[in-house]
Amino acid sequence: MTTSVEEAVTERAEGKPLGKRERTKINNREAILQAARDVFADLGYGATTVRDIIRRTGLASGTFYNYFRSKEEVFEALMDEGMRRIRPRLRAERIRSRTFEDFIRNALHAYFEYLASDRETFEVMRRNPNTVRVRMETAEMIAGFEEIREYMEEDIRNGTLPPVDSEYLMASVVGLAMEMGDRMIARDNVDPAAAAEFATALVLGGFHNLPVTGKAPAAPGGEEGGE
Amino acid sequence: MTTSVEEAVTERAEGKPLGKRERTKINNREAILQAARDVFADLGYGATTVRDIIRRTGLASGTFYNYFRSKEEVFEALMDEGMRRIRPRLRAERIRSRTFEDFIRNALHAYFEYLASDRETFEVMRRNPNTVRVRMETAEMIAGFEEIREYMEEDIRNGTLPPVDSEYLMASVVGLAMEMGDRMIARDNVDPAAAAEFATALVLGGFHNLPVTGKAPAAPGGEEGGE
DNA sequence: CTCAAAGTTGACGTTGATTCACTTTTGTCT
DNA sequence: AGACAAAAGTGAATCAACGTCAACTTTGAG
Repeated sequence: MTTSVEEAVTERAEGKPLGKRERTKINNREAILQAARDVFADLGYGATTVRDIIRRTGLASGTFYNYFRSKEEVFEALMDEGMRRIRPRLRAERIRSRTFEDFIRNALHAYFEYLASDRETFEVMRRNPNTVRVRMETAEMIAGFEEIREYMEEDIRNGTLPPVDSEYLMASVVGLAMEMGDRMIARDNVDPAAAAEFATALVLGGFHNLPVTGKAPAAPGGEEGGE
Repeated sequence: MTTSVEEAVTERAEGKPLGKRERTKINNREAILQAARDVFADLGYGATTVRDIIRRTGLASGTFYNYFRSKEEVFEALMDEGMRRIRPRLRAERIRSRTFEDFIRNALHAYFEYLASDRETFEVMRRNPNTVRVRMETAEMIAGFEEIREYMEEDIRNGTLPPVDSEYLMASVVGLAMEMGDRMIARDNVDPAAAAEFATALVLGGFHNLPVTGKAPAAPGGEEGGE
């Protein structure tokens, strides 16, 4: 028994029995990615070494390099994977949305739902003070953002959206969603629906339409009753 | 002549002549920070080594460690410096702003102006594909964000702002501003006023009030006049 | 059962991080 | 000015992690 981190994947795609060699390859790759998720979350991206990752898999150090060229490439793979999962959802929302408003609402819902479901991956960007938060502009990421922007341009062309600066609009929505997403997953009660509501209201209607929290914060001194 | 990277700073604070020792210390520290800015921008944060940084200063490798414990700490210092420059401006805007709307508008202006003026520091987060973008949650950063949030809470208490989720609101504005800021400094013509307008309109009024770009993108087929 | 190809392994040469004994510079006190 | 102690700088030496590669094991095909 050399190694391999046997686990699931006895599967077969379209009837192909899928030989042991290929199974192992898939499993090893997945094991490395999973280990990387764990270690990144534990130590932070900057502090983790390739060997920290590979150690958790039981594989030999050299094997790592059969799968990835570096720690960065693993990270890239993780980001890409995330993006590849979310893009179809956004595309689906795009299709079933009739208006720009609809699309924004649905897309934000999809995004926050996804984030909540795959929380683990995104804990890479920890909240620990003095930890570097990383983000990688992978090809898949850029394409994903551009796709969103493209939708906006379309809406501008068909008149659903006034001719605004689509790059800024895309960046705004993306930045807002990502930063809110970070906060969301840091909370004890992750509530993607609430986050999506909030973001949607802000983007679509300005802060006047934001959902109001239950408790108005305790009035400091003893002011007028107000409202 | 051992070293020192003599440059400016012959200054004196409040009459104190400021001995050579202290001057050198300040200059060396500044030289390291400046070198770091350069190297980070050139190679990207991940790829730069402590030696790349120190090499550009002419100082000995050991000297680096008299000033910083690691590359991360240098980065932290850069981020902190940026935050320490921007915070007083935000505070000033806060004071002269009468309403929440005013504050948002003024604060966003201040932020984008600052970013444009200190472009160099923020090029750390390059746009090169497959480069890791970094951001650090330093104490100063967190405090800065919390301060903004605190302002929002105040406005909620005094009724200028409805009782919304202040963490999310702060995160939204911060995320939106940072992401837009990245795009802004990547453009050929950096126009902080325009960026601030855009962001302000989005935050305060929803997308309906966004400034409209000059050219409406070419109508695809040959639609009706619309509007 | 046999063999070649694919894949794994871990020891090894490199590179960069970090330490530290030693040197130089600076400020202070006669 | 001269002497001395503290502060800061220096770079060789040590150490950790990287990435490679020759040798070894497993797999799949005949």
